[in-house]
Amino acid sequence: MEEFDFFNKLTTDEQTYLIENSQYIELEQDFTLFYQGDICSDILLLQEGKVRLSIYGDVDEVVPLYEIQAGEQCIINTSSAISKTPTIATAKTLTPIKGRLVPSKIIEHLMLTSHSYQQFVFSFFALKFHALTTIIEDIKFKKLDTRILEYLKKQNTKIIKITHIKLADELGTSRVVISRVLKDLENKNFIKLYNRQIEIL
Amino acid sequence: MEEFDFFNKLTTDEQTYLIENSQYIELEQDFTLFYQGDICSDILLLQEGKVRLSIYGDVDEVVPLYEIQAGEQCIINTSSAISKTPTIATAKTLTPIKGRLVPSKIIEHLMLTSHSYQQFVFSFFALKFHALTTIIEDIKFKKLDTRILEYLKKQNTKIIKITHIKLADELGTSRVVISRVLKDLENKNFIKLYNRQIEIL
DNA sequence: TAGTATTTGTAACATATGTTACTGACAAAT
DNA sequence: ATTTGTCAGTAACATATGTTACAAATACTA
Repeated sequence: MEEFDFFNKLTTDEQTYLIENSQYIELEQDFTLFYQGDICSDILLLQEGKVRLSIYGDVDEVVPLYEIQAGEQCIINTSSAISKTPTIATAKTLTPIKGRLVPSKIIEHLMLTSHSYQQFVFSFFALKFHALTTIIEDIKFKKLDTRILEYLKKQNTKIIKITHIKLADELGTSRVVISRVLKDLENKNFIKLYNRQIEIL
Repeated sequence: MEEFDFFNKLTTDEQTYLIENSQYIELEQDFTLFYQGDICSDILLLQEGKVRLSIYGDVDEVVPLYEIQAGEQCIINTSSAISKTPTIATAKTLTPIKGRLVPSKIIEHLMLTSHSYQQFVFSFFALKFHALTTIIEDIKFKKLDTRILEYLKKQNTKIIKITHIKLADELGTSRVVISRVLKDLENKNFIKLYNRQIEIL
């Protein structure tokens, strides 16, 4: 549990309390931790792997919200578990994961006793809150081309290895649309397309 | 300050600490408390009136995020002030308001010492977090007609007194579009339109 | 190497939303 | 009652995104 900043700041008593009252789990890729609408009884402290939170629409429309990494805790999960309200998104493992499942009661207790833990949770709330408003801005104001370019530039390599389908997945749209916009960007000399690869110019 | 749940739960010392280290203010309608991008140094505890948070795009596009009422504290404001990051939205008074401006240092101190205050802030985070994801769902999945109907039904009267311009404002779109969709809804017998009034059937 | 699966390109079309421009209806004020 | 300003209706058009369907190119595998 050393991947969690707050954990190292807990007293030894609190540490053992947390460990003894939680359960170690490993899950395969593409496992759904909870569906939107569920009321979570446990909170996952992620020790290894990645989990993605997404909102699903009626059909097969998806809005990817954000991902959580090792050393993080999902606040949608937390907020649902603590306030006993339905989750607003679905959590799915992007990779195999390892972590600890902590019952909400234990978390609540920790929130009341540990300042470092409070800080930890609070900082995540602020962070993900920011992520959400960014998504709103993206969806409402930005067009797909700039969103694609931004996504590509965020990868910090000139050549990004990704298929159009995956890109569509990441940005919550369809493959055909991505292909079209990518072709457009290539014609405008922003990028160059290869099979399974995109080069930024 | 009795409109704030947490305030009543503070010790007398904490109460006077908060009062003495904050400043009472009154502001007129349509006053901008902060623009997106600002880093807030103070946090507003709203005692009277309404404030709306919105994201502004390049031109004059707007996404209204949510409103805060008396007895509430804006968490975009809070999160910016505490983590020294730029705000992601603009706050504007919808009505004349009264409240207290608290320097972020005082708030930070309060967060560390008062459980009730922590609870208060957390609950708002969870609440507004939910509001944001609802907005994402709305924008991405729902069409204007259902969004309009939902807005109207939320008013809890059969006859809603509102102009098309105001409705457009509330939903972050343009008047012409609203008029068109409203007419559509009227033809489908969901509503009946009058001048400055809409009746739900 | 041949065959299969995956990936990409593209055309044709549907649709929701947004813009501009104009007209007529209504309300408020003088 | 006339004027003035606000509000609502509507047409014509632009545009971004999404869908279906199919063909071509590339990668993988037996």
